[in-house]
Amino acid sequence: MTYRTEHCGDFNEGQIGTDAIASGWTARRRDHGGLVFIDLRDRSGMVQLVIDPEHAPAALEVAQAIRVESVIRATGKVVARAPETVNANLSTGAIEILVDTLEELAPSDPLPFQLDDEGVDEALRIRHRALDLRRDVMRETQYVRTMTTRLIRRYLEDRGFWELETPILTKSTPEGARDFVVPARLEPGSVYALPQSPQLFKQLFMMGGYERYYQIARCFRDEAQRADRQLEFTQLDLEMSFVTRDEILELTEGLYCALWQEILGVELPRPFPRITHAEAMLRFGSDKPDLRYGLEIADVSALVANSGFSVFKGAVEKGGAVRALSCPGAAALSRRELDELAEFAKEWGGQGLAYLLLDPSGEIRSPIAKFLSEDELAGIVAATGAQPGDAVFLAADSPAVVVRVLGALRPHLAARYELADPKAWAMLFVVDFPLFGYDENEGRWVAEHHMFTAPRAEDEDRIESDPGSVLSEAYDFVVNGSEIASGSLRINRPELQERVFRTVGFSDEEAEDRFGFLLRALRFGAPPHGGIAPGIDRTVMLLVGTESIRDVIAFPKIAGGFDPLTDAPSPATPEQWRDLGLVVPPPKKQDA
RNA sequence: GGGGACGUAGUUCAGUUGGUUAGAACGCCGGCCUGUCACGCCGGAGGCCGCGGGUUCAAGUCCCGUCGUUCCCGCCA
Repeated sequence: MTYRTEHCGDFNEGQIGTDAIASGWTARRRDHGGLVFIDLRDRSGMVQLVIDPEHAPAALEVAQAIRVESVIRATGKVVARAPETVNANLSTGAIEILVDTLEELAPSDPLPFQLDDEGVDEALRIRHRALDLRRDVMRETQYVRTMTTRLIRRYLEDRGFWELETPILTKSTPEGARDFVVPARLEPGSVYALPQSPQLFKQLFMMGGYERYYQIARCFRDEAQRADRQLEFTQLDLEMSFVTRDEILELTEGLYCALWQEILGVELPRPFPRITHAEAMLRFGSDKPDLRYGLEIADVSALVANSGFSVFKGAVEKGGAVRALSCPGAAALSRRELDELAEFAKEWGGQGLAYLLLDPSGEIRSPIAKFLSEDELAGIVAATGAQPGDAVFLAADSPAVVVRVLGALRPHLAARYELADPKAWAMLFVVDFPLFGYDENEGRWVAEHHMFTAPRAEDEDRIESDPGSVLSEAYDFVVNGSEIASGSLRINRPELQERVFRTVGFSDEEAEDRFGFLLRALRFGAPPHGGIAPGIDRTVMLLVGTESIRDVIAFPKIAGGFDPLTDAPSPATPEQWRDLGLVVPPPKKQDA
């Protein structure tokens, strides 16, 4: 007995006249009373079975009783289709299998949803994920995923990287995301944490002298989920010793060119642009700008510093900024739409949004035009590159608020006017991030990237005196406005690491308690090293063109971290609570 | 934690200014059908309109609450 002489999608004209055995799922059945057609599907594709009552009466009875998605096995012969019955939409459409025997290996119940239905409730799809995974789009996505990791491994192995493992049960660390915590049975009251990333372990590999490490690593962060964020996700984590920033960026660039070339057949132009964080914030209002469209922000503060419009003049006098961007075609916006944009600006912390509408004739319509001189108007138009038919939007406030408002407005307008070419790829590296940011809530400095990121050598002496001015060796890889990877050169001297710990408010005791294992290792000679960690899920999202991370994860969680497939998380038993030395908390809420 | 949208048959949806017995398509069940490929034709079953409360002579429809899903803000070194 054998289940198949060929996979469904691999039957071909060269096999006409040969015996065939095929197994798979009943994708569709077309019953003509006498004659029955079955589309038989497996991972490779589909082939049509024909059950002819005169040829195989027993098989006909089986065929007529089979429900869709049942698993069956057919024996027969590969035969050519009559020319008028060839199906050009099917790779196997020139042939079919004339069935001798048909056997139902495992029947299917009626389905909870149809596999070809669009927009089926996601919780239902995930609850029946084994069914959902049979859909072509899901299978293709998971195949892109396997191609991605396969190519990553080949690319990095070819360049001397070792694939090394790091612990899943590890130490809870301060800063960063909320840890997932695992109670330690053998040490009641103590916990392990699941890694937010293998960051420190990969650094220890470098200190161990292993030069080049990578891992397709699962990472865990107990934070709110988003369309592109999942409680557990997968990173390509890599680290290199005796390496410069540009060598890491070039490696990343080469990897993504190889991925796009091999999976999409797209040749990405090299090198990928590199802009500084400061420039990105100024020109695009974002540290992950989408460069598929313009809408570039222009600073017109100097132009309007003495204007008759008090809002502009006042903002500049108070040390603020007036910045503007022009949007193609937006001069036709209605009053209501303009009001909505002003409302949008307020939601992002602005006072409102000033605008100039450039009529097709070139004439400027604007409530604030009467406060501005001809020169000022012309200067704004020139600075933003606005053309007749465009609208110029202006925000005046503190620089931080202006960046925030226009940074939000830019993608908002791009979406509204469909300015991003859906087939375009805009890769870039953002470099020179600040080392520290000031946390207003906590009233202290915090690491912008993480605490192990090296400051630029030329800024090192200002760590204590002016932390906000210190730039770091951190960088991001951004594609189409989405942060795909983040990395940095790391600190490799213990005294520098201690200075950074102190700056973010750690006493020496706390630092030793939390990161003693790192400091201990640093004291025995750490090589200069650095790395980067591209998100595998987000990379696959780009490759298959989806907006939802749940589409690229085989078994994802939905809102609230709930898994409709397994119903996890589920209550622990009293025995489990007792073993862990924990008190049973009251239930959070009753079911509706 | 906050805001927006959504919740009607197994699935995807419609349901008028509140007004007879809540509809369609697909699926399911039964029947017919020998060249279909989203096969076709005939018939049938299937509804706590998410849940609770309120307004009203009358609620799928209006109001409040709640639960769930989703997108966003906060958060995500």
